[in-house]
Amino acid sequence: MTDVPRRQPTLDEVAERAGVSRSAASRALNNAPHVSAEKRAAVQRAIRELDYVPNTTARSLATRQRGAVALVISGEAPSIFADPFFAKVIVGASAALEEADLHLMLCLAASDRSRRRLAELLRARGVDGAMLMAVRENDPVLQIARESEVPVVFGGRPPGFEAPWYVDVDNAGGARQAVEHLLARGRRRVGMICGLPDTEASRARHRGYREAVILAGLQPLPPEYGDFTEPSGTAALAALLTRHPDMDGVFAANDNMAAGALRALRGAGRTVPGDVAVVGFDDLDIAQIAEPPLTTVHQPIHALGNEMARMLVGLVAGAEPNSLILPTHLVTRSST
Amino acid sequence: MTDVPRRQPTLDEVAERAGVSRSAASRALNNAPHVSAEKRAAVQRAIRELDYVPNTTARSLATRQRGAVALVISGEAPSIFADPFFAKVIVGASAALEEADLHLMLCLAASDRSRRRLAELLRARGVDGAMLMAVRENDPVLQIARESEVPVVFGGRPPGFEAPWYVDVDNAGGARQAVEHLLARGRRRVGMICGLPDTEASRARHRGYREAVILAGLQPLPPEYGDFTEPSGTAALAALLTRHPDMDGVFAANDNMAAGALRALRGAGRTVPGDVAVVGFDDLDIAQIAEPPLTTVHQPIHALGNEMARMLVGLVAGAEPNSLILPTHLVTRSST
DNA sequence: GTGAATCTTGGGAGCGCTCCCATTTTGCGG
DNA sequence: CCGCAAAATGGGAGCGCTCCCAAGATTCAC
Repeated sequence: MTDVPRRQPTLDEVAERAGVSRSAASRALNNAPHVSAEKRAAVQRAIRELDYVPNTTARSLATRQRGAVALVISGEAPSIFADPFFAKVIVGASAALEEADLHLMLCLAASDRSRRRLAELLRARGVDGAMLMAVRENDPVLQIARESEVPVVFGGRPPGFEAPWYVDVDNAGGARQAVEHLLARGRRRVGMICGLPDTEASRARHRGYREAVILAGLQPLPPEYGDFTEPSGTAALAALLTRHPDMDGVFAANDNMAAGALRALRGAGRTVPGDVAVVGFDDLDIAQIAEPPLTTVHQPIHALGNEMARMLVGLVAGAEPNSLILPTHLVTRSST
Repeated sequence: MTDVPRRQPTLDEVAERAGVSRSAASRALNNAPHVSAEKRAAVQRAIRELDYVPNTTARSLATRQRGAVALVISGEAPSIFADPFFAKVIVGASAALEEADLHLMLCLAASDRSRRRLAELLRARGVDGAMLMAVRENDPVLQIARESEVPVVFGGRPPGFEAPWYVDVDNAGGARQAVEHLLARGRRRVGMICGLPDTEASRARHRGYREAVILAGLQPLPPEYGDFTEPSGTAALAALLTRHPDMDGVFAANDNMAAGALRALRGAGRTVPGDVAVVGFDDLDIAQIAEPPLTTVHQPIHALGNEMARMLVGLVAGAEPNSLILPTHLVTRSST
């Protein structure tokens, strides 16, 4: 490994061995037209014999295409990225990129330095396009996206910015379903645990909650805020319970916090779903593992990543795709 | 975005505007010696005025350096990659790469097709080096690693292959500590739940278990095997308990399975740690969230990623680093 | 058999940058 | 004021590929 720097064969060498011109070899390589069957075969044999692999860098320089796109995750990576959410997005995106023969550059844009590198990556055409995830209000990466000459697809709409292309999940609709389900189960005092308020997902879920409650002719309770972690859910539920001791239902903006809420309810001696019914959001593993297993809003995370990548692939190829909002649906388990 | 394809300025244009030769401009750009202070300043001004960003592809072609490395995750991505483990490795690696100004290419090598693409990426020098994670015995990516002319660092030693450079975690030592801890707590019939047997981590943890038990003059119990998931831990513990109803301690090869074991014990009416003490491995979030919180072996995952990346950066720069085994340590919580 | 239309073919000019090298300029001790 | 070493300078040859284009080879209808 790494020793013998015996140069890789070049296309000229392939051409020479096959007894054709470099142009013909290139055409055969990319199986373009205007090459006779014999020459094509000769080139293919030479390629095999020399174990030739085209140099992508040279190709990129000539074609002005990089063969790679970036997946950018904004915000404090250590905390945010630990969420299995992103792993699933990546898997979904990878699948679509693989089909288009594009590589995936992963960029964690948390520090100023990493953001500067990202900006250069885009400006220097180090990638053919980018997918942006977890962009928050007034996020500095928005500026980079705005100035990008390379197409950019957003995963989730960033608050306060009209993204030209995005794939989102029906957060409001899912939240509304969740709360309607709670109400249908006869709950009348339903509280909410929100996530970080500078994300659109968080806001949309709160909006869905309010709509459902108001449509039922009830009064929304002021929400408690967490940071999407389990302990913050525990704390939020405790606060909620202090304010509204008669609360009989809770909708949490994600499963982690819902699990935290479950813990707090157990600590407070309330039964679930007997005294208080709980619904989460995400449908991650933790929802099934929790005690009791959580009713939650399933969101198609894999599809989110997949569709973002497809959209970007289309954009790179010059298409004009439409933004997408993917449906969510409720998964009923024993917490309600 | 993507419209106005107004070409980025080139170095020639910068040179012309600054009234110097392209060579001088290049030297100034890379602040190399042999440029007078005035010309250097003139070039810098021209760069600023034209908003010039060097084309990395052209630079790569000339220097034969890509400015990027690959992080390869072998195996069935959907299942494996969902583990927050990899997210932490990535964060750790990213930090080190950012310092070295290298980009991260993420490759999920699950399918034949993705493996072929990976092989080409390395052969075509699409990256300057690679980090390989989750390589199993007889894993097809091993072949790719062997043939790579670009340096490769392994994360964890692949079984049955003498990796020239790797960063690993002291799996055997950690397991041994875990079991010694159980024995020190007075447990005498300690069982083990192993992970997938074709990973070295899994084997090493089992080895550590056996050593500790034998050193204490006791008899190791035949292990049960899971697949690192929570449900498989539940099943494994049930099987273990059937075979050894008097079992008073369990060591699970990871936290997920330990959490599953906890569930099974609860179902069987055994108290933890009263009747059976449980130790996990990983120290992921789930260890703290579990009921009761799990005693577990902490492994420095962030450091693992970080050290892999540092090692690769060194290798790319021509250094001859030494492989590394990072220490693990026991974190005691209420499950023991 | 002939001219037009269509294919093939290879030469050559890039893509934008780095770096070697021959040439010119500068600095400085004697 | 001269000679020589050291620094500065710009020309030019790549890096390995794509693609335009002019020239030559084929085909085919009439």
